[in-house]
Amino acid sequence: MGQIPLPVIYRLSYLFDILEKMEEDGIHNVSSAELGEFLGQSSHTIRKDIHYLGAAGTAGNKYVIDDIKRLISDQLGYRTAKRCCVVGLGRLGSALLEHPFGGGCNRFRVVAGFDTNVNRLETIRSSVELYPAYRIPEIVRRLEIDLALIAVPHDQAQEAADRCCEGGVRGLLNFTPMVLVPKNSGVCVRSIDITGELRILTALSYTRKADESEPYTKE
Amino acid sequence: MGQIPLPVIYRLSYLFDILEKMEEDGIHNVSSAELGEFLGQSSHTIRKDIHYLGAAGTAGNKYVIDDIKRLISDQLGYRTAKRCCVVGLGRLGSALLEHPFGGGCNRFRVVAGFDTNVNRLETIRSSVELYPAYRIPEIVRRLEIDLALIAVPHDQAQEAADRCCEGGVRGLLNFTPMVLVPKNSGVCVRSIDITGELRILTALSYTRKADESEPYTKE
DNA sequence: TAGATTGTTAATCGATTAACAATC
DNA sequence: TAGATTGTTAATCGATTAACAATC
Repeated sequence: MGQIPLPVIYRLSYLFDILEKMEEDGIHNVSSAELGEFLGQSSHTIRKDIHYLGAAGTAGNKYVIDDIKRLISDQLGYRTAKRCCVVGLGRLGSALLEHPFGGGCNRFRVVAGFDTNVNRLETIRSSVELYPAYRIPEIVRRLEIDLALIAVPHDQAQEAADRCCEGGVRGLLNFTPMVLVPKNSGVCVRSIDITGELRILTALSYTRKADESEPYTKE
Repeated sequence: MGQIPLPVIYRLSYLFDILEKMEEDGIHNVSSAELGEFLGQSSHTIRKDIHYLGAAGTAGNKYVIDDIKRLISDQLGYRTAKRCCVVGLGRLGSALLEHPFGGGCNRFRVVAGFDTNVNRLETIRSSVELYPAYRIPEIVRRLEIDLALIAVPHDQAQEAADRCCEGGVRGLLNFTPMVLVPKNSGVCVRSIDITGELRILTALSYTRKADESEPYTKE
């Protein structure tokens, strides 16, 4: 089959979310045309995307939601819940600590928070266990943490990332405007650059008509 | 010249950030090759991107940073500082209220915060002026707010967006997992879906080698 | 069977990369 | 002048869209 292209990965991961919501609403079957509407994509694209997962539907019949969900979770690694930590507990970090990732499904659980400032650790009220930053490698390893959310001041971002890599995380979600370079290869990085988004938004509203503003790829 | 393609807009808006930092460091000239390194892009791409702005450099000489910056700010709308508001003052919203957008440059200023819960407005300590949500259209219009950051619970997201549109914002930065449809056309939307990013990160670390994890488009 | 809808190949489109001429 | 580097056209690559055969 070969490797799944990046834009397809993006759409499939979003599709998974949509299918999950549909199943909660008691819907069991869905056509490529219907899914296309949700993603703002043509039915062709949806069929092709799903086709990358291997034959998933039967001609003439709508897709069985449960089948597609299983295929996606098998191939994109969504079978098991992922364990996360938040590094840097300023305003943004503390907010992330309690953030309801993915609603009730609990697919992403925050199991630890880290900060260099020990006073801060004592001040914050949270159900999540908190630790001083120097213990990152040890705790990440012990708790088998998969993903780290980096919310430290930007000049500490790379170091925080390095510590997480030492502990063996699989991915970094970077909230600073820095470009993070993973210490050991095999670690993926995604960045959420809020100021960058404001910049893009400004440029779009300045150069574009509204309906083109958010093509599905994000980023 | 025609319209600037979306991927080019993304890169140019990021380039602007890089150029700004370089100028702060006292650098005045830079080559397409050097810029390419920063963006993880080839020098060809950079030259082509800059070329969309109209002739900007002179053959044989490196680009003059100040010239490129001016061209970008003129054509992407970065000349004037943008006024922002935060709608929804839960943990994430309160954090955004004080967020240092773009460091010292002050290109994005948060000038108002809104929440439906009046008790909450009284509890939050902030230098930003806070208002009850029903006043959104009035205040947005009065303070000439350009951009709104939507950080309300997801079932209130569309309504919050509608109120902001009524007031005349030009863009919405959506922090909820909902797809927001702008009430009046001409309003652009960008979404930051944190759970979605965790999902993508999981998929990438499951299917990809590290260095492919973050192509520049974000998207 | 007829209608609906997927699977899958082919055509189109657009962006990236390469190449090199222009010129400071 | 020679070296460096941009401007700009051409070639490549990949993703999206279209089309339709397959089949339930």
